[in-house]
Amino acid sequence: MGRGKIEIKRIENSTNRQVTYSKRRGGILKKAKEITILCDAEVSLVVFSSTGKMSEYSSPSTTLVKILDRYQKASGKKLWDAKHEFLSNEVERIKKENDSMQIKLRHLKGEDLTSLHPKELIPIEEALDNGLANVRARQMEFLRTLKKNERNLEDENKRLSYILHQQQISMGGNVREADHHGYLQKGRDYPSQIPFAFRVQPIQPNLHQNK
Amino acid sequence: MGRGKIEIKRIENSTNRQVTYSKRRGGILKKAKEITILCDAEVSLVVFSSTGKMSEYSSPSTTLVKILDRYQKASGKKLWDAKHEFLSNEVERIKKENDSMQIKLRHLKGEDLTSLHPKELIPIEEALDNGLANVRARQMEFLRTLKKNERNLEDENKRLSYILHQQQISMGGNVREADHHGYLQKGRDYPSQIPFAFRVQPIQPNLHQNK
DNA sequence: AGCTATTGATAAGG
DNA sequence: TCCTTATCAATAGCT
Repeated sequence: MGRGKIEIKRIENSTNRQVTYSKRRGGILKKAKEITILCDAEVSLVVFSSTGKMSEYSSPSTTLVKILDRYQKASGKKLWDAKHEFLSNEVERIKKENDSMQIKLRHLKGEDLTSLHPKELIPIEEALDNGLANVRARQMEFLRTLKKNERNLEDENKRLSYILHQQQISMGGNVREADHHGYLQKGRDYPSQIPFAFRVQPIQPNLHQNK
Repeated sequence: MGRGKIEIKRIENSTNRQVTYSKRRGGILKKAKEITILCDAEVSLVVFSSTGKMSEYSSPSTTLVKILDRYQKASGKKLWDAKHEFLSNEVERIKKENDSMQIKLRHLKGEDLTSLHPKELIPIEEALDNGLANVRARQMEFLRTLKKNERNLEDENKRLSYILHQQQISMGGNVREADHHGYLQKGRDYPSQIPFAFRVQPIQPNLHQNK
Protein backbone atom coordinates (compact mmCIF):
# COMPACT_ATOMS: atom_id res chain seq x y z
CA MET A 1 0.00 0.00 0.00
CA GLY A 2 2.29 2.61 -1.24
CA ARG A 3 4.10 3.69 -4.33
CA GLY A 4 5.42 0.20 -4.64
CA LYS A 5 5.10 -3.14 -2.98
CA ILE A 6 7.66 -3.82 -0.29
CA GLU A 7 8.94 -7.12 0.92
CA ILE A 8 8.29 -7.80 4.57
CA LYS A 9 11.84 -7.90 5.86
CA ARG A 10 13.95 -5.60 7.94
CA ILE A 11 14.42 -2.20 6.30
CA GLU A 12 18.16 -1.75 6.19
CA ASN A 13 18.21 2.01 5.66
CA SER A 14 17.98 3.39 9.14
CA THR A 15 16.26 6.65 8.25
CA ASN A 16 13.73 4.86 6.14
CA ARG A 17 13.13 2.39 8.93
CA GLN A 18 12.47 5.20 11.35
CA VAL A 19 10.02 6.88 9.00
CA THR A 20 8.19 3.66 8.26
CA TYR A 21 8.09 2.88 11.94
CA SER A 22 6.53 6.20 12.70
CA LYS A 23 3.88 5.80 10.02
CA ARG A 24 3.02 2.25 10.83
CA ARG A 25 2.98 2.86 14.53
CA GLY A 26 0.34 5.50 13.94
CA GLY A 27 -1.54 3.05 11.78
CA ILE A 28 -1.50 0.19 14.24
CA LEU A 29 -2.50 2.44 17.12
CA LYS A 30 -5.40 3.71 15.06
CA LYS A 31 -6.42 0.16 14.24
CA ALA A 32 -6.27 -0.73 17.90
CA LYS A 33 -8.55 2.16 18.80
CA GLU A 34 -10.93 1.30 15.98
CA ILE A 35 -11.32 -2.35 16.89
CA THR A 36 -11.88 -1.32 20.47
CA ILE A 37 -14.76 0.95 19.50
CA LEU A 38 -16.25 -0.95 16.60
CA CYS A 39 -16.18 -4.38 18.14
CA ASP A 40 -16.37 -3.59 21.83
CA ALA A 41 -13.04 -5.28 22.35
CA GLU A 42 -10.31 -4.80 24.90
CA VAL A 43 -6.88 -4.14 23.56
CA SER A 44 -3.48 -3.70 25.05
CA LEU A 45 -0.69 -2.73 22.75
CA VAL A 46 2.89 -1.95 23.68
CA VAL A 47 5.45 -1.09 21.01
CA PHE A 48 9.15 -0.39 21.32
CA SER A 49 10.97 1.15 18.40
CA SER A 50 14.43 -0.11 17.56
CA THR A 51 15.72 3.03 19.26
CA GLY A 52 13.98 2.00 22.45
CA LYS A 53 11.16 4.53 22.44
CA MET A 54 7.91 3.15 23.75
CA SER A 55 4.32 3.67 22.65
CA GLU A 56 1.29 2.08 24.16
CA TYR A 57 -2.42 1.83 23.84
CA SER A 58 -4.87 0.40 26.28
CA SER A 59 -8.55 0.43 25.61
CA PRO A 60 -10.34 2.95 27.76
CA SER A 61 -12.04 1.87 30.97
CA THR A 62 -9.31 -0.67 31.53
CA THR A 63 -5.65 -0.54 32.38
CA LEU A 64 -2.82 -2.67 31.23
CA VAL A 65 -2.80 -4.35 34.61
CA LYS A 66 -6.46 -5.38 34.30
CA ILE A 67 -5.89 -6.70 30.83
CA LEU A 68 -2.88 -8.65 31.98
CA ASP A 69 -4.93 -10.04 34.79
CA ARG A 70 -7.47 -11.23 32.27
CA TYR A 71 -4.63 -12.48 30.11
CA GLN A 72 -3.39 -14.73 32.86
CA LYS A 73 -6.81 -16.12 33.53
CA ALA A 74 -7.54 -16.68 29.88
CA SER A 75 -4.21 -18.12 28.87
CA GLY A 76 -3.37 -19.97 32.03
CA LYS A 77 0.10 -18.50 31.68
CA LYS A 78 1.45 -16.88 34.75
CA LEU A 79 2.92 -13.48 34.18
CA TRP A 80 3.08 -12.57 37.82
CA ASP A 81 4.30 -15.86 39.10
CA ALA A 82 6.57 -16.39 36.16
CA LYS A 83 8.06 -13.03 36.83
CA HIS A 84 8.32 -13.95 40.44
CA GLU A 85 9.98 -17.19 39.73
CA PHE A 86 12.35 -15.62 37.28
CA LEU A 87 13.44 -13.01 39.77
CA SER A 88 13.76 -15.51 42.58
CA ASN A 89 15.95 -17.68 40.43
CA GLU A 90 17.95 -14.66 39.43
CA VAL A 91 18.46 -13.77 43.06
CA GLU A 92 19.51 -17.31 43.83
CA ARG A 93 21.89 -17.46 40.91
CA ILE A 94 23.58 -14.19 41.74
CA LYS A 95 23.77 -15.02 45.40
CA LYS A 96 25.63 -18.21 44.58
CA GLU A 97 28.00 -16.32 42.36
CA ASN A 98 28.40 -13.88 45.19
CA ASP A 99 29.17 -16.54 47.73
CA SER A 100 31.75 -18.18 45.58
CA MET A 101 33.47 -14.86 45.03
CA GLN A 102 33.23 -14.14 48.72
CA ILE A 103 35.00 -17.40 49.43
CA LYS A 104 37.68 -16.73 46.86
CA LEU A 105 38.26 -13.31 48.34
CA ARG A 106 38.50 -14.72 51.83
CA HIS A 107 40.95 -17.33 50.69
CA LEU A 108 43.08 -14.72 49.00
CA LYS A 109 43.06 -12.76 52.22
CA GLY A 110 44.27 -15.88 53.96
CA GLU A 111 41.02 -16.51 55.81
CA ASP A 112 39.16 -19.80 56.21
CA LEU A 113 42.16 -21.69 54.97
CA THR A 114 41.70 -24.56 57.41
CA SER A 115 38.77 -25.77 55.35
CA LEU A 116 41.03 -26.26 52.37
CA HIS A 117 42.90 -29.27 51.16
CA PRO A 118 46.60 -28.53 50.90
CA LYS A 119 46.48 -29.07 47.17
CA GLU A 120 43.96 -26.23 46.98
CA LEU A 121 46.40 -23.91 48.67
CA ILE A 122 48.80 -24.06 45.77
CA PRO A 123 46.79 -22.14 43.15
CA ILE A 124 45.91 -19.59 45.81
CA GLU A 125 49.53 -19.12 46.67
CA GLU A 126 50.33 -18.75 42.99
CA ALA A 127 47.58 -16.20 42.49
CA LEU A 128 48.82 -14.20 45.45
CA ASP A 129 52.39 -14.34 44.27
CA ASN A 130 51.30 -13.26 40.87
CA GLY A 131 49.09 -10.48 42.16
CA LEU A 132 51.82 -9.21 44.41
CA ALA A 133 54.24 -9.18 41.52
CA ASN A 134 51.76 -7.23 39.41
CA VAL A 135 50.98 -4.74 42.11
CA ARG A 136 54.64 -4.14 42.80
CA ALA A 137 55.40 -3.85 39.12
CA ARG A 138 52.72 -1.22 38.90
CA GLN A 139 54.16 0.62 41.88
CA MET A 140 57.62 0.56 40.35
CA GLU A 141 56.24 1.83 37.12
CA PHE A 142 54.61 4.63 38.98
CA LEU A 143 57.79 5.48 40.80
CA ARG A 144 59.65 5.60 37.54
CA THR A 145 57.06 7.97 36.14
CA LEU A 146 57.33 10.18 39.19
CA LYS A 147 61.11 10.28 39.01
CA LYS A 148 61.07 11.06 35.36
CA ASN A 149 58.55 13.80 35.99
CA GLU A 150 60.73 15.19 38.73
CA ARG A 151 63.81 15.17 36.55
CA ASN A 152 61.96 16.94 33.78
CA LEU A 153 60.74 19.56 36.20
CA GLU A 154 64.21 20.07 37.60
CA ASP A 155 65.62 20.59 34.15
CA GLU A 156 62.86 22.99 33.29
CA ASN A 157 63.45 24.77 36.55
CA LYS A 158 67.12 25.20 35.72
CA ARG A 159 66.36 26.43 32.27
CA LEU A 160 63.87 29.00 33.54
CA SER A 161 66.20 30.17 36.27
CA TYR A 162 68.94 30.65 33.76
CA ILE A 163 66.72 32.66 31.46
CA LEU A 164 65.47 34.77 34.34
CA HIS A 165 68.97 35.47 35.45
CA GLN A 166 70.08 36.53 32.02
CA GLN A 167 67.09 38.81 31.78
CA GLN A 168 67.98 40.32 35.09
CA ILE A 169 71.48 40.99 33.82
CA SER A 170 70.31 42.68 30.64
CA MET A 171 67.82 44.83 32.59
CA GLY A 172 69.73 46.00 35.64
CA GLY A 173 73.48 46.75 35.39
CA ASN A 174 74.19 46.05 39.08
CA VAL A 175 74.68 42.35 38.66
CA ARG A 176 78.28 41.27 38.83
CA GLU A 177 79.75 40.12 35.53
CA ALA A 178 81.45 37.24 37.34
CA ASP A 179 78.20 35.50 38.14
CA HIS A 180 77.15 35.62 34.57
CA HIS A 181 80.27 33.87 33.38
CA GLY A 182 79.92 31.38 36.17
CA TYR A 183 76.68 30.04 34.69
CA LEU A 184 78.08 29.44 31.30
CA GLN A 185 81.09 27.60 32.62
CA LYS A 186 79.52 25.36 35.20
CA GLY A 187 76.95 23.73 32.98
CA ARG A 188 74.39 21.47 34.72
CA ASP A 189 75.32 22.69 38.13
CA TYR A 190 74.67 26.36 37.59
CA PRO A 191 71.27 26.57 39.27
CA SER A 192 72.82 25.94 42.65
CA GLN A 193 74.60 29.24 42.21
CA ILE A 194 71.45 31.23 41.56
CA PRO A 195 70.12 33.28 44.44
CA PHE A 196 66.91 31.73 45.77
CA ALA A 197 64.77 34.60 44.60
CA PHE A 198 65.55 33.72 40.98
CA ARG A 199 64.39 30.13 41.20
CA VAL A 200 61.06 29.21 39.78
CA GLN A 201 58.83 27.38 42.23
CA PRO A 202 58.40 23.78 40.92
CA ILE A 203 54.82 22.96 40.14
CA GLN A 204 53.10 19.92 41.59
CA PRO A 205 53.98 16.83 39.47
CA ASN A 206 50.87 15.62 37.76
CA LEU A 207 49.95 12.71 39.98
CA HIS A 208 46.60 12.23 38.30
CA GLN A 209 47.86 11.51 34.85
CA ASN A 210 46.68 7.89 34.97
CA LYS A 211 43.47 8.48 36.80
CA MET B 1 -11.99 0.28 3.24
CA GLY B 2 -14.75 -1.83 2.10
CA ARG B 3 -17.88 -1.64 0.07
CA GLY B 4 -18.75 1.44 1.96
CA LYS B 5 -17.27 3.78 4.46
CA ILE B 6 -18.24 3.02 8.05
CA GLU B 7 -18.44 5.29 10.99
CA ILE B 8 -16.13 4.42 13.86
CA LYS B 9 -18.65 3.55 16.53
CA ARG B 10 -19.81 0.36 18.14
CA ILE B 11 -21.36 -2.02 15.61
CA GLU B 12 -24.76 -2.78 17.03
CA ASN B 13 -25.48 -5.91 15.01
CA SER B 14 -23.85 -8.62 17.03
CA THR B 15 -23.10 -10.98 14.16
CA ASN B 16 -21.68 -8.18 12.12
CA ARG B 17 -19.61 -7.08 15.05
CA GLN B 18 -18.20 -10.57 15.43
CA VAL B 19 -17.32 -10.77 11.76
CA THR B 20 -15.70 -7.39 11.74
CA TYR B 21 -13.81 -8.27 14.89
CA SER B 22 -12.48 -11.41 13.30
CA LYS B 23 -11.32 -9.62 10.20
CA ARG B 24 -9.80 -6.68 11.98
CA ARG B 25 -8.13 -8.84 14.54
CA GLY B 26 -6.39 -10.64 11.71
CA GLY B 27 -5.45 -7.30 10.24
CA ILE B 28 -4.01 -5.84 13.39
CA LEU B 29 -2.04 -8.99 14.17
CA LYS B 30 -0.59 -8.89 10.69
CA LYS B 31 0.33 -5.24 11.14
CA ALA B 32 2.00 -6.06 14.42
CA LYS B 33 4.09 -8.76 12.81
CA GLU B 34 4.98 -6.50 9.93
CA ILE B 35 6.15 -3.59 12.04
CA THR B 36 8.18 -6.01 14.09
CA ILE B 37 10.00 -7.28 11.06
CA LEU B 38 10.19 -4.14 8.96
CA CYS B 39 11.23 -1.77 11.70
CA ASP B 40 13.02 -4.04 14.10
CA ALA B 41 10.50 -3.19 16.78
CA GLU B 42 9.26 -5.06 19.78
CA VAL B 43 5.53 -5.47 20.03
CA SER B 44 3.19 -6.91 22.55
CA LEU B 45 -0.46 -7.09 21.61
CA VAL B 46 -3.28 -8.60 23.61
CA VAL B 47 -6.86 -8.45 22.36
CA PHE B 48 -10.07 -9.62 23.94
CA SER B 49 -13.20 -9.88 21.87
CA SER B 50 -16.50 -8.77 23.36
CA THR B 51 -17.23 -12.45 23.91
CA GLY B 52 -14.07 -12.76 26.00
CA LYS B 53 -11.93 -14.68 23.57
CA MET B 54 -8.30 -13.69 23.71
CA SER B 55 -5.68 -13.29 21.03
CA GLU B 56 -2.12 -12.21 21.51
CA TYR B 57 1.05 -11.43 19.67
CA SER B 58 4.53 -10.95 21.01
CA SER B 59 7.47 -10.22 18.79
CA PRO B 60 9.76 -13.20 18.48
CA SER B 61 12.88 -13.41 20.61
CA THR B 62 11.02 -11.79 23.46
CA THR B 63 8.20 -12.79 25.71
CA LEU B 64 5.35 -10.79 27.05
CA VAL B 65 7.06 -10.80 30.41
CA LYS B 66 10.21 -9.24 29.02
CA ILE B 67 8.28 -6.60 27.15
CA LEU B 68 6.26 -5.78 30.23
CA ASP B 69 9.47 -5.52 32.15
CA ARG B 70 10.71 -2.97 29.66
CA TYR B 71 7.35 -1.30 29.80
CA GLN B 72 7.72 -0.73 33.52
CA LYS B 73 11.17 0.68 33.14
CA ALA B 74 10.12 2.96 30.30
CA SER B 75 6.88 4.16 31.81
CA GLY B 76 7.75 4.08 35.47
CA LYS B 77 4.42 2.44 36.13
CA LYS B 78 4.41 -0.57 38.32
CA LEU B 79 2.59 -3.56 36.94
CA TRP B 80 3.49 -5.86 39.76
CA ASP B 81 3.32 -5.33 43.42
CA ALA B 82 5.68 -4.76 46.25
CA LYS B 83 7.01 -8.27 46.24
CA HIS B 84 8.33 -7.87 42.76
CA GLU B 85 9.78 -4.57 43.57
CA PHE B 86 11.52 -6.09 46.53
CA LEU B 87 12.95 -8.87 44.40
CA SER B 88 14.02 -6.44 41.70
CA ASN B 89 15.79 -4.30 44.23
CA GLU B 90 17.36 -7.39 45.68
CA VAL B 91 18.69 -8.34 42.28
CA GLU B 92 20.07 -4.87 41.77
CA ARG B 93 21.66 -4.80 45.17
CA ILE B 94 23.34 -8.16 44.82
CA LYS B 95 24.52 -7.36 41.34
CA LYS B 96 26.24 -4.27 42.64
CA GLU B 97 27.82 -6.24 45.43
CA ASN B 98 28.89 -8.74 42.86
CA ASP B 99 30.51 -6.13 40.67
CA SER B 100 32.44 -4.63 43.52
CA MET B 101 33.73 -8.04 44.53
CA GLN B 102 34.61 -8.77 40.96
CA ILE B 103 36.71 -5.63 40.91
CA LYS B 104 38.41 -6.44 44.19
CA LEU B 105 39.23 -9.90 42.95
CA ARG B 106 40.68 -8.54 39.75
CA HIS B 107 42.79 -6.10 41.70
CA LEU B 108 44.07 -8.82 43.96
CA LYS B 109 44.97 -10.82 40.88
CA GLY B 110 46.91 -7.80 39.70
CA GLU B 111 44.50 -6.94 36.90
CA ASP B 112 43.14 -3.51 35.97
CA LEU B 113 45.71 -1.84 38.16
CA THR B 114 46.32 1.03 35.77
CA SER B 115 42.96 2.47 36.74
CA LEU B 116 44.09 2.81 40.33
CA HIS B 117 45.70 5.65 42.15
CA PRO B 118 49.04 4.62 43.65
CA LYS B 119 47.67 5.21 47.13
CA GLU B 120 45.05 2.58 46.39
CA LEU B 121 47.75 0.07 45.60
CA ILE B 122 49.03 0.05 49.14
CA PRO B 123 46.13 -1.69 50.88
CA ILE B 124 46.05 -4.18 48.03
CA GLU B 125 49.70 -4.92 48.45
CA GLU B 126 49.21 -5.31 52.18
CA ALA B 127 46.29 -7.65 51.69
CA LEU B 128 48.32 -9.75 49.27
CA ASP B 129 51.29 -9.87 51.59
CA ASN B 130 49.07 -10.81 54.44
CA GLY B 131 47.26 -13.43 52.43
CA LEU B 132 50.48 -14.94 51.24
CA ALA B 133 51.79 -15.10 54.79
CA ASN B 134 48.60 -16.79 55.95
CA VAL B 135 48.59 -19.28 53.11
CA ARG B 136 52.18 -20.20 53.75
CA ALA B 137 51.59 -20.45 57.47
CA ARG B 138 48.76 -22.83 56.75
CA GLN B 139 50.97 -24.88 54.51
CA MET B 140 53.63 -25.10 57.18
CA GLU B 141 51.05 -26.05 59.75
CA PHE B 142 49.87 -28.74 57.43
CA LEU B 143 53.34 -30.05 56.96
CA ARG B 144 53.81 -30.23 60.70
CA THR B 145 50.55 -32.13 61.06
CA LEU B 146 51.64 -34.55 58.39
CA LYS B 147 54.98 -35.15 60.04
CA LYS B 148 53.38 -35.62 63.42
CA ASN B 149 50.91 -38.03 61.92
CA GLU B 150 53.71 -39.94 60.30
CA ARG B 151 55.59 -40.21 63.53
CA ASN B 152 52.52 -41.43 65.37
CA LEU B 153 51.92 -44.02 62.72
CA GLU B 154 55.48 -45.19 62.86
CA ASP B 155 55.23 -45.63 66.60
CA GLU B 156 51.97 -47.51 66.29
CA ASN B 157 53.53 -49.62 63.60
CA LYS B 158 56.34 -50.56 65.91
CA ARG B 159 53.98 -51.34 68.74
CA LEU B 160 51.84 -53.58 66.57
CA SER B 161 54.83 -55.31 65.12
CA TYR B 162 56.08 -56.01 68.57
CA ILE B 163 52.78 -57.45 69.70
CA LEU B 164 52.57 -59.58 66.59
CA HIS B 165 56.00 -60.89 67.11
CA GLN B 166 55.28 -61.79 70.71
CA GLN B 167 52.14 -63.58 69.65
CA GLN B 168 54.11 -65.51 67.05
CA ILE B 169 56.50 -66.56 69.71
CA SER B 170 53.83 -67.80 72.08
CA MET B 171 52.10 -69.72 69.24
CA GLY B 172 54.96 -71.37 67.34
CA GLY B 173 58.17 -72.46 69.11
CA ASN B 174 60.45 -72.08 66.10
CA VAL B 175 61.24 -68.42 66.60
CA ARG B 176 64.67 -67.74 68.01
CA GLU B 177 64.70 -66.34 71.52
CA ALA B 178 67.36 -63.86 70.55
CA ASP B 179 65.06 -61.90 68.34
CA HIS B 180 62.61 -61.46 71.12
CA HIS B 181 65.15 -59.97 73.45
CA GLY B 182 66.44 -57.84 70.68
CA TYR B 183 63.23 -55.79 70.57
CA LEU B 184 63.34 -54.91 74.18
CA GLN B 185 66.94 -53.91 74.13
CA LYS B 186 67.16 -51.91 70.97
CA GLY B 187 64.29 -49.52 71.75
CA ARG B 188 63.33 -47.16 68.95
CA ASP B 189 65.33 -48.96 66.32
CA TYR B 190 63.91 -52.42 66.71
CA PRO B 191 61.43 -52.39 63.79
CA SER B 192 64.26 -52.51 61.30
CA GLN B 193 65.02 -55.95 62.67
CA ILE B 194 61.56 -57.36 62.11
CA PRO B 195 61.09 -59.60 59.07
CA PHE B 196 58.95 -57.83 56.46
CA ALA B 197 56.04 -60.20 56.84
CA PHE B 198 55.50 -59.02 60.40
CA ARG B 199 55.18 -55.37 59.61
CA VAL B 200 51.77 -53.82 59.62
CA GLN B 201 51.03 -51.83 56.49
CA PRO B 202 50.70 -48.15 57.49
CA ILE B 203 47.29 -46.76 56.71
CA GLN B 204 46.85 -43.62 54.63
CA PRO B 205 47.12 -40.56 56.88
CA ASN B 206 43.71 -38.98 57.10
CA LEU B 207 44.20 -36.02 54.78
CA HIS B 208 40.54 -35.14 54.90
CA GLN B 209 40.32 -34.61 58.58
CA ASN B 210 39.40 -30.96 58.22
CA LYS B 211 37.28 -31.20 55.11
C1' DA C 1 6.46 17.15 7.67
C1' DG C 2 3.23 16.94 3.18
C1' DC C 3 1.79 14.56 -1.37
C1' DT C 4 -0.14 11.01 -4.16
C1' DA C 5 0.22 6.70 -6.73
C1' DT C 6 -0.32 2.35 -5.37
C1' DT C 7 -0.94 -1.49 -2.56
C1' DG C 8 -3.44 -3.39 1.31
C1' DA C 9 -7.44 -3.98 4.28
C1' DT C 10 -11.94 -4.86 4.68
C1' DA C 11 -17.42 -4.17 4.39
C1' DA C 12 -20.91 -6.25 2.25
C1' DG C 13 -22.63 -10.14 0.23
C1' DG C 14 -22.71 -15.18 -0.81
C1' DT D 1 -15.71 -19.35 8.73
C1' DC D 2 -14.08 -18.63 4.05
C1' DC D 3 -14.32 -16.45 -0.73
C1' DT D 4 -15.09 -12.58 -3.68
C1' DT D 5 -14.94 -7.97 -4.94
C1' DA D 6 -15.83 -3.15 -4.75
C1' DT D 7 -14.25 0.36 -2.10
C1' DC D 8 -11.85 2.89 1.30
C1' DA D 9 -7.48 3.32 4.12
C1' DA D 10 -2.68 2.98 4.81
C1' DT D 11 1.53 3.98 3.30
C1' DA D 12 6.21 3.82 0.15
C1' DG D 13 8.76 6.75 -2.26
C1' DC D 14 9.57 11.57 -3.02
C1' DT D 15 10.09 16.27 -2.02
